[in-house]
Amino acid sequence: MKKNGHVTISDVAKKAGVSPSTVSRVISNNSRISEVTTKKVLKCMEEMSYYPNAMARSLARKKTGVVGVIMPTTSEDILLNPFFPEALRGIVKGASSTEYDLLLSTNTEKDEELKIIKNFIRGSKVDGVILMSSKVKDEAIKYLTEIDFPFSLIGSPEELSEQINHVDNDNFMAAYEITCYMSMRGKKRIAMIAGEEKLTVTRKRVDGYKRALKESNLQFDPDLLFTGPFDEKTGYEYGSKISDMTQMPDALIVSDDLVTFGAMKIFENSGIRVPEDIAVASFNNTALSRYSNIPITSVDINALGLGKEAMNLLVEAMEKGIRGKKVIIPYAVHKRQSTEGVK
Amino acid sequence: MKKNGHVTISDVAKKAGVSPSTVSRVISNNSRISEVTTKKVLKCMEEMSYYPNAMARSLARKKTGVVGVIMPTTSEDILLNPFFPEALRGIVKGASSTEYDLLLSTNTEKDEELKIIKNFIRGSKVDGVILMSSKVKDEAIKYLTEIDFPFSLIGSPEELSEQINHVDNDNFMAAYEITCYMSMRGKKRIAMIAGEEKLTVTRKRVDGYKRALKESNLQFDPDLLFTGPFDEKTGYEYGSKISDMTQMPDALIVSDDLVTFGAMKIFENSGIRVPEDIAVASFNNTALSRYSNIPITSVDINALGLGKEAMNLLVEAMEKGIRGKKVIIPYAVHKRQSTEGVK
DNA sequence: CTGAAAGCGCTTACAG
DNA sequence: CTGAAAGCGCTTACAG
Repeated sequence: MKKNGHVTISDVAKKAGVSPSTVSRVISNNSRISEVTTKKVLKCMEEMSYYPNAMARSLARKKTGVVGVIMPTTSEDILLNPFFPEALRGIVKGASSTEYDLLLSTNTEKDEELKIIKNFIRGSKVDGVILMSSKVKDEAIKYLTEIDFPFSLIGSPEELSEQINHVDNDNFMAAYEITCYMSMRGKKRIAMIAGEEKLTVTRKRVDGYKRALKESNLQFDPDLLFTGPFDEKTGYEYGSKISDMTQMPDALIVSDDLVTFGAMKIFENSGIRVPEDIAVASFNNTALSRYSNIPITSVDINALGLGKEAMNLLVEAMEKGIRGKKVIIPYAVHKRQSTEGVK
Repeated sequence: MKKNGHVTISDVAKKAGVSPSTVSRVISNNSRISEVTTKKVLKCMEEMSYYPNAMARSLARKKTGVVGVIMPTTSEDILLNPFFPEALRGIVKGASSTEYDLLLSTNTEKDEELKIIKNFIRGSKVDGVILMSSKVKDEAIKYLTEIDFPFSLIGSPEELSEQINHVDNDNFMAAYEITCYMSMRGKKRIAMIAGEEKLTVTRKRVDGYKRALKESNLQFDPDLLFTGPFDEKTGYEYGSKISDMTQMPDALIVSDDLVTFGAMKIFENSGIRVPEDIAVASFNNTALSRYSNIPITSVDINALGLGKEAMNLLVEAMEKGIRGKKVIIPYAVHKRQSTEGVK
């Protein structure tokens, strides 16, 4: 035990009367050490309450045992959306059954995601990375793929998907299904407020929506498609726009509960009835959708499952070199009052 | 550039025609290195796109540059409560203006918090720790205080508070204020659903509640005080209990919005009107409280501010050795329909 | 202002 | 089955 408090491997070795190499081998029990020696060393470790130094081990092994979790660029603010905490919860859950620790990205708005990722990787801070969202033309995805660094993605990559471990819902089908549902209930002018255009999930849902319209023999009307960030303001803005239309849509599909709320508040204030005047369906199935004044039909995307699987996929990437594996997490439509209106 | 990809400090040194020591000094620019040498080295680093290895640096410096964030024991599940994501967001925000990275605890239910903390500390993985909640008889707090390891706490410690950096709301006053408000509106039988008994925040709020009752000349009735975890079920359970009382309370103060919702749902089903039959006030001011069928009076505790300040306090603990500093984050009462009933 | 050397606490071929 | 030695990539007294 040197002057500083920490017990080191050679302190243990000395006490046990063996070499540090032997102690090291006992710790990682990956080599043929005699049982008697093992016991002796273990006993000494116990007695001296020895604990291996993670930094030293990382340095020697060239493995950190740490996974970097990259939250979206607007990082902190995005935690407002319940999707991210829930997905993070899934990642934590996934990680808890492994030996990996989780290093969180702390990017402010100014810093780009990519800078953080490079810092994590080039500073040898992590063995792998989880990207919690995928953008169109995603620089981070491109970089990680190029240097072939182990990572996994929540969402679907726009390209190179055969090289990228990713987990996603079938967002095309979800939007398709919900649009068909509206159409089957006799809706003729079905509007959509999708997410930000730069997110791949937005693309998929818009595609599913369009396909369903087509198959329902409904004309796609660009004036009925809106895009914007997942916050209340988006809902207010487009809610107002919709309220003011001379010929209002009779159905609305919204990509997020919070946005939906914003829109429905506007409707309420304008005397527009849900679902009678306009049927509304949403995504994410948060507490908000259940507890709303008028409970909202919402698609549960199982963010927890997405996060958990993202961690699994990353482990497979790091430890088995697996690339390009795709996992689909089932969604579930929860039908509620907001779509139970006139046929 | 050795066989493996990484450029090291001696690669740079060689190229620049100086010693590794010099390069090291340039990196941490804390020593008197001539300007010309500095420039030369910097140029080489740039050209070789050198990046210092965090593990090696940590090992040599005996500082990791990492902060451990300890989420409550039931870790993942607790993320359901919007308080934790919001506080985490604050921590992230606080950390983003520092050089520190954030290591997340990944304790499953079986592992105890303390085990994780010991792992972080004894494995030399972190320089400091943030505890996101404080329990009565908190083992983690005791341990950290005993070994005098830098940490900060969200909430208030039960004891030793003069040695512990912590940030909290004035929960006594918040509960006191809201109880007085009920009393001033003529309520005579004011009930409370507090959090889990083991949380210090529960104690404080109960104390404030009792004090307000006393000052209002209202008798404290143990049958009107309930405790339990912050989830819907708690709300259902006690909501039912309250509904079934022969002499129902005319006011209810609940420690969390989600719990409040549960209770109000029961009231609705039982034909009990809020606020006419029972006035309801809550804590946390989440989207739920604003969007509720009957908008709910709720105390905003500024979880973001709590998290941010916790990070600041930790930095002061780590870098300046400050202990026992306490910061109070103001709360704000948002009055809404759920308390605007009969006088 | 700069370098040689020792050290941070592990791991891992290599040799026996 | 076990040890001596070199090495992981930095930092930092010490000496000049």
